[in-house]
Amino acid sequence: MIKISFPDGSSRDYESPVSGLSIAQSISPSLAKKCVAVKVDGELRDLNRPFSHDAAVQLVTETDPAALEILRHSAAHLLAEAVRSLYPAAKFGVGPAIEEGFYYDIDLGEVVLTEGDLPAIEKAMQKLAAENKAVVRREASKAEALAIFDSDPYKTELIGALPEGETITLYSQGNFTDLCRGPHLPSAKWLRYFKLTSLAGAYWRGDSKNKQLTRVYGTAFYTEKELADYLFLVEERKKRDHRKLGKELGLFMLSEFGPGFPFWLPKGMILRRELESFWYKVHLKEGYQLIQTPIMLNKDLWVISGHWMNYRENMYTSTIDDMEFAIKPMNCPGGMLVYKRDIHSYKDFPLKVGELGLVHRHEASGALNGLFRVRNFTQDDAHIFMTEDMIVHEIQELVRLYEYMYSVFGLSYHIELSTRPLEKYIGDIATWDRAEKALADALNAIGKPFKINPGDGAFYGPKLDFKLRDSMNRIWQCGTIQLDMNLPERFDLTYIDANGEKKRPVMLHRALFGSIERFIGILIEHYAGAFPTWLAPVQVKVIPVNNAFHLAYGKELIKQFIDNDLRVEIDDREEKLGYKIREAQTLKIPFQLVLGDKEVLDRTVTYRRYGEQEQTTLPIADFIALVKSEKPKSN
RNA sequence: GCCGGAAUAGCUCAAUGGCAGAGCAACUGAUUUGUAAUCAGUAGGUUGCAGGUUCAAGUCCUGUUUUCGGCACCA
Repeated sequence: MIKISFPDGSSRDYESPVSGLSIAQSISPSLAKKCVAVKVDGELRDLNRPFSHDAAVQLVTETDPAALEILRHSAAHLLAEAVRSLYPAAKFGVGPAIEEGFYYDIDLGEVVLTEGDLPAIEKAMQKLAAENKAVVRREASKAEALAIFDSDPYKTELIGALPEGETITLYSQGNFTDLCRGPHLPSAKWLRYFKLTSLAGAYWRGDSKNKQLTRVYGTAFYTEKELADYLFLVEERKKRDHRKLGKELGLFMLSEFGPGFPFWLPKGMILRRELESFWYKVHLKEGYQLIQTPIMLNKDLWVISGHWMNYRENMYTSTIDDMEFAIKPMNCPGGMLVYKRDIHSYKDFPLKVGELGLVHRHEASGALNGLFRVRNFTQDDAHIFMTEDMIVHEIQELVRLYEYMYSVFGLSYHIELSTRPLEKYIGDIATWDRAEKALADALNAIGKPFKINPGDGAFYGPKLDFKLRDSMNRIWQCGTIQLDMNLPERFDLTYIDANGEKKRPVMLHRALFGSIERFIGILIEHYAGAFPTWLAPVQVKVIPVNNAFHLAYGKELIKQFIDNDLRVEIDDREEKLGYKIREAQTLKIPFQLVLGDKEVLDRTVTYRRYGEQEQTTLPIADFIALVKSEKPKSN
């Protein structure tokens, strides 16, 4: 007899051996039907895998988050089985579950798969799933596994990398067998609501030196409704795409004459300038000084900074009077020269110097993506010079500032600590270790959780990355705080300490939005183009009911609005009211004012907010005050 | 950069290898309108670019540029 305990604290005795399934059946047959896996002492296992020891058991049903991953993982196997049936020569790489579904990487040899082939594969999957073959787990030694997969070079490579003596598990459904850690669904009967979504190339083992395989993406759910909801969400995301909205709302454009170099249109320029003004205001209040450094500087400077050695392939260069120059990919070296202009005292610290600096980076052509990934962008940069013992406090101050700024936009984020790169880095390892520790200490001291991202630091120092999640559910790096003990050394920065001696300062590089361009792209999608009043390019649209009787009043109003710094447009076209209202709505203007006899007579305005039906009538001055009041809370 | 799609009017999209079209926007006129599209007319194009095949190319082929979905890289 063995003792099985359950999450609710109860326990029961069983005849050994048991399995998740037999336990579930002993409780209730209907429960057994809903179970897809089992957690034994916290370890996720196949439902029908027997065991014979006392254990804490948790049955995993369809609604458990772990169950979705299992479903998708099994869907990936089903995909592979279907592909093998249609393309017998296919060689398989890996096929994991991912956040929104699953994929399988496949080498199809000479065969080129297109999106048009997906329905046929999907159909084959459905047919195989309907056969409801049992999924069988078995264990094998390394030698056995190598023999089984001897015609699958990718699988043998994976098996070869496993440590000697490790038990290798295989899962079979029908005559299709895959190398897999598991667990899996007990059978394919659960696989009903899935869809193959897209196709892409992907490097074997994620390394661009390796061959590229064909990756088939799909998603799967337990219910038809969840699948439909997901597909609906994907459509909704497309509607929010900042490239589409940017075009429709006249915010920015891209030209094939300058791939990756965005053009700002008048409406986008207003949005951008509002955002920058806000940034300047907040930073002045936080005690920052502001500078601007040149776009282009002599190569010798980049040699000193280390960029020439470590960042050369991303830099644009040119020759001026027979001397080589580079367009800045970062603002820091220029900032260093500004620091060196003066002698600094410890009393000046922390010295916070900000710059909205336009940088250019030669990004890979395939990486370009609207405003999210461009070749020139404005970093909302700052360099903070200080003594080493000020680091922890300054980082805490920054985290507080970032938290405030993101909260203004209602954006959520998480922090990652990126450590020293394995190859390209400057300075000695002890200095790096100290810097990494300082960053971690600062976050720990204020209880901010963070994840470690090994080897992802900048070449000159470790960094904290602030990752924002956009409406497309993609994660974007925005804010960053980088601790640099190397550049001050390379530029021989000094300050005078309390004893009158020259000392070396440390420096933080930091950007809050990261890139103004990317941040605006995120905002466009976040707000779906319906910006808060303070950012909206046009805040108020004035619509006279009948130009003959109401236009004069409208013109009088917009003069008053403009005098009060409201951004306003008047629609004086000879169109029906409904037509003009529709347009104001599609342009997502926060306030639309309809002027008719009533308003002219009472000298009032009647407004309707974007997205609402309610109409409100106010005296002119009250309306102006209302619009002006819609500003971000202050820091 | 790599793999696979796509590129036609300002926008969204049609067009068996056989006369390049529609809707919206623009412009003109009529209509004078109270909360999401009034009616009629006009104009708009070297089908991304460069070659090729063909009696004939938006359509087929080659190259190239841009762009989309990923991969790799990254703010």
